[in-house]
Amino acid sequence: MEKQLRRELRFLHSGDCPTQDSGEPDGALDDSGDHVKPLIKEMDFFPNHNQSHDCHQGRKIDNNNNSPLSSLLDSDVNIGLNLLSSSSGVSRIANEEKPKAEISHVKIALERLNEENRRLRCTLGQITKSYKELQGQLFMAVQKLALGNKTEKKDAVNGMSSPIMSVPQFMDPRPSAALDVNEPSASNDRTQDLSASPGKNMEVVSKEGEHQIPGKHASVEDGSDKTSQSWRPTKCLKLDHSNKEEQVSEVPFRKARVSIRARSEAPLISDGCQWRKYGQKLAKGNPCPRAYYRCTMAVGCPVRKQVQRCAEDKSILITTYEGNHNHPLPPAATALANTTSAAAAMLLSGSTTSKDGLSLPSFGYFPSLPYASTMAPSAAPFPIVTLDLTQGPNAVPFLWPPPSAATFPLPVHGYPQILGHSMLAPPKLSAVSAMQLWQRPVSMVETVTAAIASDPNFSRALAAAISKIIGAPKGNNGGNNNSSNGVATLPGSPQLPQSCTTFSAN
DNA sequence: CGATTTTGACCGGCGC
DNA sequence: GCGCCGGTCAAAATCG
Repeated sequence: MEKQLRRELRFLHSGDCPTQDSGEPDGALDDSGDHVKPLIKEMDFFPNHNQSHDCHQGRKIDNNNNSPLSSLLDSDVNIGLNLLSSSSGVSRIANEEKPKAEISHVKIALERLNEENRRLRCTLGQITKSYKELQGQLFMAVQKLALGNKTEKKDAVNGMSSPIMSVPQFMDPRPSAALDVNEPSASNDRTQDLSASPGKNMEVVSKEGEHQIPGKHASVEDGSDKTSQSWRPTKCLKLDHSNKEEQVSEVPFRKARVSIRARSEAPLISDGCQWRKYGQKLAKGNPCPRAYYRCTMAVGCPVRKQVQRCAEDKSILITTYEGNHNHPLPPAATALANTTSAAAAMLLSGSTTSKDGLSLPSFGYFPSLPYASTMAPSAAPFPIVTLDLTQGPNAVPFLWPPPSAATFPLPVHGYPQILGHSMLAPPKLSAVSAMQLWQRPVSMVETVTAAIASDPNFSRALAAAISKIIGAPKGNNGGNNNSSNGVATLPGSPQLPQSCTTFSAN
């Protein structure tokens, strides 16, 4: 029993508190200085249960296992159970052979370990709290900027025909009104979450409803989610519009678009999905034609995208996504879906918004570009969020564009290989994700946390912070390819365990 | 031969 | 009411 106990104690120290015995060889148990070690020494004084066993067997086990955490865990779990069960059943023998002092020492040691665990937990909680506070501050700052953008933009675009949507228009706290663009991995949860507030958003008057894919509104209702995800031809759309009931219910759900600006020589960025071109138009104000694609990965997938080159800088490819995939996405596409979903949800949730899809170029990193109107037709006031991938990789994180810019640096690490060519994706946590995490209801947390967790800088920073507290990080990249739930993973970047990404949902 | 692209026509919303 | 414009359709053309 003592040996087993020693193993447990050792495991707790080596596994849970790496700082205290990290670097120490097998003799750590015998070394003094740790508050538990005296106990272990004391335990060595009573090797009377199994004489055949070496008093260092605990270490032997560790060595033999070579620290595979799983096997250690298994053995230790059993040990713990034995310890507990033996306390009642074998206590008679123990009472005979061991002085009570030893038992009390063991108990003390256990208490100390428990206390240490509590401390670690508390520290982790404080980190979490601090992180959330920072998120809040960031959001407030971003919100401030957004408000500033709106006012300045109003002044700046005085002569433009298309009015800029005011922030309050998008500051709709109702969860049901915000989620039109989603991604498959999160859509289920979202639908469940949103189903709790049906019809609350009826008063939202937006022209987008008329442009929406039929049944879009149903995405908030569990049973009709299928309908919402399935794309139907325009003819059906017309029929649907003749149906007053549906028309009314469609109105509230705004359709956000996510525009991605990226430098690419290719005519089309490969985002992991299969697209079929169904039209091409020469849009006004831009000599480059705009191509219309729809997703063909699944029958009835409502997702569409527009691809157009920037009029001023032909090397910039502007891809605008619209709608939600109703099918599983390949890993390459999942990252993009996560990011665009988060961005769209952020947009719809009332953060920095712009109906003008290219407003950033006009006001931000690409000043004085005259083609803003090409993507912001007055007849289609879709809220559009622009994710700018054209910035250099050395861009300072959270260096926001001047007031009235409505574009967000896209946190799409790994995009270079996804999108190919010279797409520069600064690996940084975008305000999209941050604000999203801050503001969105739980239903979007998955998407947002995925976007955040997939950010290498964030992961690295958090891992470093945790490591600093609980000790040197062990090899952590063992099979963390966690893309099953839509969480984009970056090879080589420490991924947060699921538990770490979910605590932010509180 | 099926899938995809091209391209002209059509539709609906919006501004004047 | 008319014209403009974005978005979509669908037949023809093209591709693999």
